[in-house]
Amino acid sequence: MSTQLLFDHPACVMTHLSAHVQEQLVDVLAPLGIHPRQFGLLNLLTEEDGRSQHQLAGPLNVHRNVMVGLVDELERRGLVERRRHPTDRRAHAVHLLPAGRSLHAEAEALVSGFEDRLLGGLEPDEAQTFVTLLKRVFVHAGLDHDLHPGLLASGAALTEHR
Amino acid sequence: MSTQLLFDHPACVMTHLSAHVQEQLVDVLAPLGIHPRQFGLLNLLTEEDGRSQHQLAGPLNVHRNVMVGLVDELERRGLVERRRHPTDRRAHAVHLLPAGRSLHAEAEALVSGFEDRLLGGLEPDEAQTFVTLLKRVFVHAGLDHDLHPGLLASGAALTEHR
DNA sequence: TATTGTTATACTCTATAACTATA
DNA sequence: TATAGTTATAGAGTATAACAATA
Repeated sequence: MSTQLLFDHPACVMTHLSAHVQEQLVDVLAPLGIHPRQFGLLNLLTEEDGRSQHQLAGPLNVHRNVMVGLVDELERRGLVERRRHPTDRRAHAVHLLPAGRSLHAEAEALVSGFEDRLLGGLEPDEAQTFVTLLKRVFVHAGLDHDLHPGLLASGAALTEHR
Repeated sequence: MSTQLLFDHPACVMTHLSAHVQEQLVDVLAPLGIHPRQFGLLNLLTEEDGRSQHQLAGPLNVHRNVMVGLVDELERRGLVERRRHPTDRRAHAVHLLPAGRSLHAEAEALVSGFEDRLLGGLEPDEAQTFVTLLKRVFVHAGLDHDLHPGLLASGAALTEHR
């Protein structure tokens, strides 16, 4: 088997698996006409409405100029809306519209279903353990900072790691 | 925290973590002048020398026309060599040269070191469990087939899943 | 002077399709 | 007819840099 040596490297296993997950997520969300990133955007707005595009860009791991296009399309489809930011007149407050909220619920169900199938080879307690450890690796890598690397240049306040 | 909802979706956690891992792998291998994919290629040749480019492309998850460039550069640097394939005159047998073998050993050490840091937030037995479960998810996703999706069109013999 | 959103430009990467030489 | 390798082309995606408005 040619996956023998690949298996020696968890980083490679993770990389290949993630490529597959991303492809599958695109397919899973295609019936709703949204990309995984746009699902992520709706997801963030469900959590807290009215954030600025810059605030949304970090957790999605995209640059702010990419965020423009993401919001553009969701706004064009009547799923979100740009409003005046209450405290910063440079920024736009992105708000979720009813259509966006309902489409997010559908997407949420589709993604959860996919994840169930993805982890379907594990026993429930094993899946639980896997997800818990995955999150801990995520946090240990410093990925809960929520700031796009391309925006670090001009001295954002980041805790150094390593 | 804006990572709250992201945490509801293992697929998203995995996707973001993998993006980080890929970036880090690029940096880790940069001192040796190779990309993660080229490390993967050397890795495969270490396992079994003389495979055709097509046979190598699958496990690396790249199309055969991308493989051309990968082999080109490694050959230019004297790390690998194209020889005549013993049984198929259309194919090239890619062989590892001594310089390639020694560079692979260095790369192997660097990658292993990175993986130790990556999983450094887990106890040894937890890391072991995580890697085991990761591999099982990988296998359950059917990723040990080793065939590039772009090559599936013309009816390659693949076991269907789902 | 720095930051938010925006736009334009260039660059990288990849997918598609052809072509040749074999099978 | 199908496949291995190669090449060229076009497209998608992304990074960089600039700009206006505001902090």
